[in-house]
Amino acid sequence: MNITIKDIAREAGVSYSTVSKALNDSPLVKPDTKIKIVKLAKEMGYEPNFAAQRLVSKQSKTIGLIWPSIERVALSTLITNINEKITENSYSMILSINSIKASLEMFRRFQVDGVIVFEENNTLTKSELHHLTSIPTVSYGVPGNDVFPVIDVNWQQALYDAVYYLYNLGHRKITYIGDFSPTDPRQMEKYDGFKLAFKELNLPMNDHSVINTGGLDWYDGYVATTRLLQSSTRPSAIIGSSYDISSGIIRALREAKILIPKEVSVLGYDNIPQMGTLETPLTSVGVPVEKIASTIVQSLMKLIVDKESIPSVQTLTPELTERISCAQTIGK
Amino acid sequence: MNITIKDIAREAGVSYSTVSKALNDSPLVKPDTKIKIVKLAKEMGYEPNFAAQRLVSKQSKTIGLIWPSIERVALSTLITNINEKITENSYSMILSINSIKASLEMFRRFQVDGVIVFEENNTLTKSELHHLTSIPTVSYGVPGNDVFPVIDVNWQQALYDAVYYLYNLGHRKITYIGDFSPTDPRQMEKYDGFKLAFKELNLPMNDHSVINTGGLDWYDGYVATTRLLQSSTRPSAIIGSSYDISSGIIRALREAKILIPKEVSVLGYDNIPQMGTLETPLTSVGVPVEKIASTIVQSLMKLIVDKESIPSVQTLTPELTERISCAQTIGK
DNA sequence: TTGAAAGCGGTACCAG
DNA sequence: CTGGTACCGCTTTCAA
Repeated sequence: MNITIKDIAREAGVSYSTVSKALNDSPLVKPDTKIKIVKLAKEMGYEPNFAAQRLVSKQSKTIGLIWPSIERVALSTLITNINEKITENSYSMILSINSIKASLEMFRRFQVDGVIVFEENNTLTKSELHHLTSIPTVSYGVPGNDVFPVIDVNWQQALYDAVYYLYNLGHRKITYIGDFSPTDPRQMEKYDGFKLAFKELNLPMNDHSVINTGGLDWYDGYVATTRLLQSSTRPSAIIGSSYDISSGIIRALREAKILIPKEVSVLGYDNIPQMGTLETPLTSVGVPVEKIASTIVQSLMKLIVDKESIPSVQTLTPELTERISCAQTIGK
Repeated sequence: MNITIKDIAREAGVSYSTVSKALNDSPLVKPDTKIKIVKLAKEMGYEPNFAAQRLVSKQSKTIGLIWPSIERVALSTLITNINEKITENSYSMILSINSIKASLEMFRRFQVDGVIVFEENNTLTKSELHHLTSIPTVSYGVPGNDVFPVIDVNWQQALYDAVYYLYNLGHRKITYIGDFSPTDPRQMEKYDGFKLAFKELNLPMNDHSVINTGGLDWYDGYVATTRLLQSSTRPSAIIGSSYDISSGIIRALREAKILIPKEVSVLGYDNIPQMGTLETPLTSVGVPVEKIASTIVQSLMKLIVDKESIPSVQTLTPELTERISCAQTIGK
């Protein structure tokens, strides 16, 4: 049997409502008494009963994150970041790897104060919506769902900016290496941004402008680059569509003894700190994870306070972080 | 305001204790009434208040999993499996990616019925132990901690068995490619198993018997293999120390146009279903994840019922699963 | 400042 | 079988 405020009250010779107030740092209790009680509580090893607290206060100070597909690592950096932000807000985060529906049910039971959903192409059914009505939820991912607010990233602009940046450094032969499976709208958006910039800048699109890796792994970038290098024309700059692909690109370039950025500039999409710790610290575009994380968490916090407080879609603007992988070029 | 059993009681014209019984399928209530109440509850959209239930019943029917390092993917398959097993036992699983200590505190608040800890080289402090005394916990990982029961894997035997298996197929030139950072006791154990078998079988250890990749990634296996192939002597069989490294090995072999298993046999450590879906379905040794998962969950379930019911260390025996990557060889 | 008491939403025991 | 009722541990009026 755990020790309760009643035990403390008895020991301290006060009523248990006073103990409750003291422990909650209420101004309604004399400082002396407060100090005495708090001290005593600690001595006695008091631990508040959360269930009881929740029963009356209807708040759990925890938010639930639904992540149905842990096997996709890409998001773990973001999740780690979100966890930190949540902790800073003195909330706790619990994670569920079940289906959205099952997770939602569980979170409801736990009375979490808010939910973050990582969609992963999941379309929600009516019955899932039912639950959502009551509990503040935001989602990260593809917009177009009108159920709850979405935090989105302007992928198109990221690639658009990347091209302009390289162009301004004098690059004209730019190759974009990425995965363009039409199933992933984010990849398509990036591609669109690339094309748009090319068009505006009057750069010619040819066989070497874009390489479809057909995969998102390190190795896919590696192979694509190796093949690219065997062809007659070598680009002066390469853009990698993800962290993994970009590291494959670097690897291939290094093996071919091509200097970065002296001979070829490389720019990567994604804005995670790891970009800076690659063999060659990579100049990159993308919304910094840290920013995505704080936007998600802040939006949710607002939503918890006021249901109508945030817009249904927030699109974050990518930033370009210069490191050492891109340089001016003289050649056209 | 949510609807409660009292609302239902009023509506049904019975006392609310009867409603409680009916909803819990108690035999103490007449079937007719029970049916009526249950139906009514559903109509009214009744959802039990978990906090209230827990306050009195002291059970949450959920178990918490502490996974401080989501960035290491290796474990996600196992975690997915564990989650399934837990669900089968009609419990729920919540995950925390905080430090063991912070996670434990949170789980205590939620009154989870049990905890699973993935250690990751973490040594626990006294203050953490304090919490552990009360709540049933098992851990997966390195033994040698006397705080709570550990589910362990006999890594040594896995490699030992692997060598014998290949030996019996006629292989004499066997290379083990893996990461032998002395910081990871599991890797060292595997290495020991390999050496032991070599010794028993009187196989000569030389420069090509073991290759230290210095990393656990795909690419590390790839590079190591490529280098190995450039040397004069080619092994007749290669053992990869993990799923990722093994796939790197396969990749390198394929690129070098070496046929598996005709020219070189490959055997991988790890026993996850993905082994079978590699470019070349890999024969592998290891404890099947599914088995690790069920052992962990079952042990915890027992522990919840009876604190003293399970041994402090359970070492699981690896199994060898034959697929198509190993073949008989004639050469010595 | 402090204490008494009324719930929060259930469960479980006891009496009828 | 059904209803009454005493808690579970804590927060929060409301009086004193």
